[in-house]
Amino acid sequence: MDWSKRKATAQLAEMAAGDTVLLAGWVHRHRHHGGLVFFDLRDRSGVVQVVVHPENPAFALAARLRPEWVVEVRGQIALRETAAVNPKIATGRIEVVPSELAVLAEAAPPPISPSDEGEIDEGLRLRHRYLDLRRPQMQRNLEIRHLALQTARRVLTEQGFWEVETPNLTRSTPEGARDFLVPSRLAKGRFYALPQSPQLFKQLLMVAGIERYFQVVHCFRDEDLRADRQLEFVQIDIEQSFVDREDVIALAERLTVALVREVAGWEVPDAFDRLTYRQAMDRYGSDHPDVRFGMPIEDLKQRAEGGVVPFLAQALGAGERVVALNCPARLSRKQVEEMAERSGLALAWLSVEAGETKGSLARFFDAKGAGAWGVADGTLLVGHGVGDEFLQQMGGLRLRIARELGLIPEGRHQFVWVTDFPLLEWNAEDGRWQAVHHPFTAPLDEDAEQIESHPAQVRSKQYDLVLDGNEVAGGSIRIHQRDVQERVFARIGLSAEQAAEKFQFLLEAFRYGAPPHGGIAFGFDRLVMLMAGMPTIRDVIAFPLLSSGADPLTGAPTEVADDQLQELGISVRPPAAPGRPDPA
RNA sequence: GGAGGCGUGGUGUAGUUGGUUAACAUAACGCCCUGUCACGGCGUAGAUCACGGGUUCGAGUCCCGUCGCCUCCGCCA
Repeated sequence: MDWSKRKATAQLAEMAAGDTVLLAGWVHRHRHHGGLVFFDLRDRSGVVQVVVHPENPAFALAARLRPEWVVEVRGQIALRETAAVNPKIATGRIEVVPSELAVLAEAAPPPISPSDEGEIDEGLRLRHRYLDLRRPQMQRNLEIRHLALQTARRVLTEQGFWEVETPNLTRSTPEGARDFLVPSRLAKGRFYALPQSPQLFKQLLMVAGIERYFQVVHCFRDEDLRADRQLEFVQIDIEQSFVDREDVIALAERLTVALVREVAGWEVPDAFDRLTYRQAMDRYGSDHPDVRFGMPIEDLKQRAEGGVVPFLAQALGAGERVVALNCPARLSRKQVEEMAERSGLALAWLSVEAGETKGSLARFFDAKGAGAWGVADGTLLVGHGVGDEFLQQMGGLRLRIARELGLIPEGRHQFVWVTDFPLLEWNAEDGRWQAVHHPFTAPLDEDAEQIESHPAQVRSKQYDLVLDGNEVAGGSIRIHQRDVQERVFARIGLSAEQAAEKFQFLLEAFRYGAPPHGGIAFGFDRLVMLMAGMPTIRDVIAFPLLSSGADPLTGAPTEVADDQLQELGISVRPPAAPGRPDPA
């Protein structure tokens, strides 16, 4: 069979009546009128209608066709009569009259239909992913992913970056997420780890003088899955030498703008707005704020100081913050109580209806007084508490209200940088300081001297790129001075000996002339998800895992044969029976 | 580890305060149909209502437990 003449159905829209074409694809829908048969032939590019009249030798076979059969059609393009033109499909102006029709493969009735648009159970979709991926929406998603990959490679190559691959079988490192371990057969009892990111290798590449590196790289983190998190995910990983923060940000903007303009067709500015971590927390209660809508967290310190509401003045006196969300809609008591509970907040509230104040604060205010606190047609939701954790609860409330009231504009997309993250955070569970980003992140020059004296005050050269409330990229300028690196290690409780043992290869490399360097990594699946307008990254990954970590298509993860384990020197302890204590 | 939602023919759903033979759409099968494009018409078949236990004269419906899927919190340098 010579397929070289085969046309894609989408090409047919431009062809002239009478042209002979060879097509092949799947029967999408089949319409049998007794004396006349229509079927839609689907390939990757779209669909085209094939019409078979009773005098056509192919008629008997055409009448027998069923959905998802694979067929080959040789035939002529015919213009449809005006009344028969279908403006809803790209090839709706024409149809194909077959001179030859052949069935290349019959198909059993599919458990999920590629021609249906409705919701289907996700487990079933993944069980039959090859059918799910036949759906035009899923094919568009994979095409968007492909275009994004090619655009990223092109833009970075234009900017002088080399794509360098780094190993998947590497060493387990402390800090960060749980590692996936791979047992070594050659060295029984020892394990490789799959990389959580190529962080250390890309820094070594900078020491190696590569200067500009990128990689489309699979990363592995053994944590619980979410709509935007898989055990295995893809980063566009970038690192540059002889740069400071502004250089990396400018490069990331250049790449991001090219991606969303070319692939998604969005209109975005050449450079993005910025917030410091402090501003993001204070205004939005999040380090990845959705800035597509307003309703910022307002500080009520000045108003509450007046003592109009005694318990708020008391809270201030006790060193708490008093803040509010000015919700643009009048909420019922029930709504407020429900939102307060789901946000874990004790909320006071105030609204004005027909000149009467309503809500738990109503007794402290008349309508005029409420107006002075900013209450108009909506509801003022007041909370008080301490620290970023409290602000995050308010931020969660802000998002909940926005979703419920539909305040988030559809079809609008907004990037924002978050900078000046804290370098360190206190881990109460382990009773020690730990790196917010990773231990190689450089402190701001002006804050570095406080690493020992005021660790919580030290800001870092970390920057995160946020799109519509999703963290889509994050990076930092790295420490390239040995003494600073040692001070950070010491602060997070790694002695010189421990640091030497765990990161010896990096520290040793740094002895031989490390250039100043920094980089950024894009969460590629997430970015594609947002560009494709999908609710989960599973929709832009060809073969994702369920949120249980299982793959219903292959059955992974599975048990393995005893001799496989033996060869690796591994014995498996059976999981504890339900309701019984672990025998170990 | 925790919270919530869901689980009914192949698929997607309905099923009232517990009350005959579990309904509808679609897919499947058969017959009819010459301009449909989510084709249409008539008919046939297809469900131990996720699983286990309980309450009750009687459970798809109420209660308890288990499992699975989804979402969120924890977790994710």
